[in-house]
Amino acid sequence: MGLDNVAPTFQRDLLRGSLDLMVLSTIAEEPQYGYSIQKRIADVSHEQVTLPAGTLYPLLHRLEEEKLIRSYWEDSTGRKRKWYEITAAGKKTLTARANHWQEYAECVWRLVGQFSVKRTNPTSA
Amino acid sequence: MGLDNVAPTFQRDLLRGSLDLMVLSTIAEEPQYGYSIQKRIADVSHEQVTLPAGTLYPLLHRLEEEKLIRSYWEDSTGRKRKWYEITAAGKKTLTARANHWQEYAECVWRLVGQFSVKRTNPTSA
DNA sequence: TTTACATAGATAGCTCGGCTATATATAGAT
DNA sequence: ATCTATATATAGCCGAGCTATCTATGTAAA
Repeated sequence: MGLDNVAPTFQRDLLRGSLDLMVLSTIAEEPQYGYSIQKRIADVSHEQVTLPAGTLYPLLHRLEEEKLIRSYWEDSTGRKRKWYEITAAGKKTLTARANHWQEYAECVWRLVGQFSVKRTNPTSA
Repeated sequence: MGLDNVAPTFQRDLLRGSLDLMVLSTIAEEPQYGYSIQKRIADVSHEQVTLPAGTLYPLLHRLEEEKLIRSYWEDSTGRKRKWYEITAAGKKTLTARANHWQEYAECVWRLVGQFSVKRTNPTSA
């Protein structure tokens, strides 16, 4: 498939403030390695968010440095992969940031929603 | 009240990709001057988004340079104010970007929503 | 078998927007 | 007079996502 160097459909600015959240929640579901995160997010977003490797790997290193995730190398499956799992601090941060993001999204929606074609709020059940 | 130099509650990164949209939609409702936009957004967000002047004014200049808004000085009301109104191109961009933002927010919600305390989607009616 | 592609990870350096800090000016209240 | 809120502006900092580039291997088609 080759997701490398594919420019994302969505502006890079949209990712700021929410990309770390998406990556963190993906890892929280179950341990992941970089490439699997890349594919999972592309899948969930219907190929709208296709992370370049130059975005993803530095981000993972940052999250690890912040102790929100931890890593271990695994090569028993043939391929050498660097697996990431979420830490206790990561789970705590994830919940806080998820609520934070939702509050912010609601605020944006209050102003912007009336100019959207489909008037359904993306963060209501 | 004095909103200047008040650090915003929400991370600055969240604003990237959506702040221009909020400002544009505020001006689209009715013509505004800088300070009134600052207060309107603070109001709608319940003081969660308090834009520093150093953020707002350069942004307005950018939007004007992109021909999405236009300005005129008005001082008949005593105070000298620079009013902004949205252009035809601005309306078009606003609609497109509003839909774009909603799609993105729904994508984030799909991943992150399960970790939010209140499970209501912020972009559903 | 060698060519191609998907898989898998890494980093130097650029870009650009929100922020801090600072500056200017005036109306109205104390 | 002094203070506060109103009103606008810009130089320069900072940091995250991106481009470009590099390395390496499993698998399958040519």
